Amino acid sequence: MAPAASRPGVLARRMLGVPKNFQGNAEIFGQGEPVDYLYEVVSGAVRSTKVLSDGRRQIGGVYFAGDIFGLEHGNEHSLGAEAVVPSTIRVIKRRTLVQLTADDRALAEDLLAMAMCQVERMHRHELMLIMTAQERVNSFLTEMGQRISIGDVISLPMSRQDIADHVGLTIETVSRIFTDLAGGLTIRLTSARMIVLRDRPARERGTGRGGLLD
Amino acid sequence: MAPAASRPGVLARRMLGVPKNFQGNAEIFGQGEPVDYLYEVVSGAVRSTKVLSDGRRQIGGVYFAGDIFGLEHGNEHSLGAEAVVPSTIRVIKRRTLVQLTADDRALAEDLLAMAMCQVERMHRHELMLIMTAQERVNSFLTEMGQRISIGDVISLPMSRQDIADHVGLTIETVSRIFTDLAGGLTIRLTSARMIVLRDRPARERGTGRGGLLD
DNA sequence: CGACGCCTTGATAAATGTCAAACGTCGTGG
DNA sequence: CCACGACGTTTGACATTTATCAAGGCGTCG
Repeated sequence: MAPAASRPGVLARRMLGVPKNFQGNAEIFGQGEPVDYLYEVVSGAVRSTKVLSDGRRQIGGVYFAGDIFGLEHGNEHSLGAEAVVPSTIRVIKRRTLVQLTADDRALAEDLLAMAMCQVERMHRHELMLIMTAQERVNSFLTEMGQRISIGDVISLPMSRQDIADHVGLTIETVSRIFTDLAGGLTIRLTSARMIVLRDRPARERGTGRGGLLD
Repeated sequence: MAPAASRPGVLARRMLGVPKNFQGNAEIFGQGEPVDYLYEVVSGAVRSTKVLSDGRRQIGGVYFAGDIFGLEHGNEHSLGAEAVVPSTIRVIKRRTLVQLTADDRALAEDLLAMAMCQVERMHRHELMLIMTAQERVNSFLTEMGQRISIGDVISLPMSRQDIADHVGLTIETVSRIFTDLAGGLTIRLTSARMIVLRDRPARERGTGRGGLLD
């Protein structure tokens, strides 16, 4: 339902920051780098990643048009960020933005709201991570359905590996659950990255967030 | 190393909010209730919980003296909060606090910093949730070691069930890992809730966050 | 002393990860 | 236009981890 393209964010609406282009898989900032800028997706898709010394990778979040990322407390990024596909990103100096909030109270409130939005998204992510494999994949699909579907069709920008690292499973488990869901008529797989959502009620039942207590 | 008691937080330092007492296991606010107040632990311990309709429970975070909780974006609490042990909590109206930020720029910045602190804590929690059972329990102990140990001794306020729900495991698995760690000389269990940290290097190796890429 | 709550331990089942191979698709070059 | 190769995805057999079910121990408080 949500429009996939051109959803201006807090920065774009105010014409803040400068748009920059990145190729697919290009690094936007690396983990451990100083936190000097704030970023907003104009078009494309971005993943935030953390790589452990043994090679395990976590994808903390995926960001689409209008989403803010790079907001952190410390002086160093604990997660890096990479473009998933060719993307345009608005970049603004953190200090500049903070200075602007002195005059612009609405901007200050938007900033706090964004931080809390981030907290909320992370709550959902955390919740997903304690659920079963089926529920995790279902949650992922439901979230993508809300964020980037056109009608009932989701065009996934990311690989199975990206999904696996986001939901905390292996690529094989994710793949198996996709085929299970397709067999059960919950989704239809036009191709590996083209997904048609079919039975929304069934899928939402499968997210483990039943009724009242969601 | 960290002092367990009397670590005044943002509200206490400014004498904001009114202190209120809660018994152990008393509800401070329920999930689904409107977000009208902000809370700060003066003494004791608080857990934020989410209960799913099928009875599964997640403990999103545990809060000790000086910690803020109850900060959310939406109008309803997506997680509830309960005192773990008898606790004193400062309570302040959210609106009041927001109004105060108009005059007090430092307060506004503290508020944003707290939100980002929360984001950081959640990042660590998320990361923990994709690791193995051993690593999760090790991470938990290391975090408690940093936050509430006196010397090398941790006095846990919460039950095994609370720990299990926080790290996304069953109570049995948590218990087994505790005894394994005690057998391996990483910790010593004076009693079920009295833990002496022994081999810090070994434990930190066991958190899965090796070297550079932490 | 007894009962209750919490914690531990054991046996077994279920879920997920690992390793290996086959399959498809897409772009390149013959 | 077709063949080939690279890469991502799917599938299968098997190993490992963790959950489940059940029982027993331990400490505390009446």
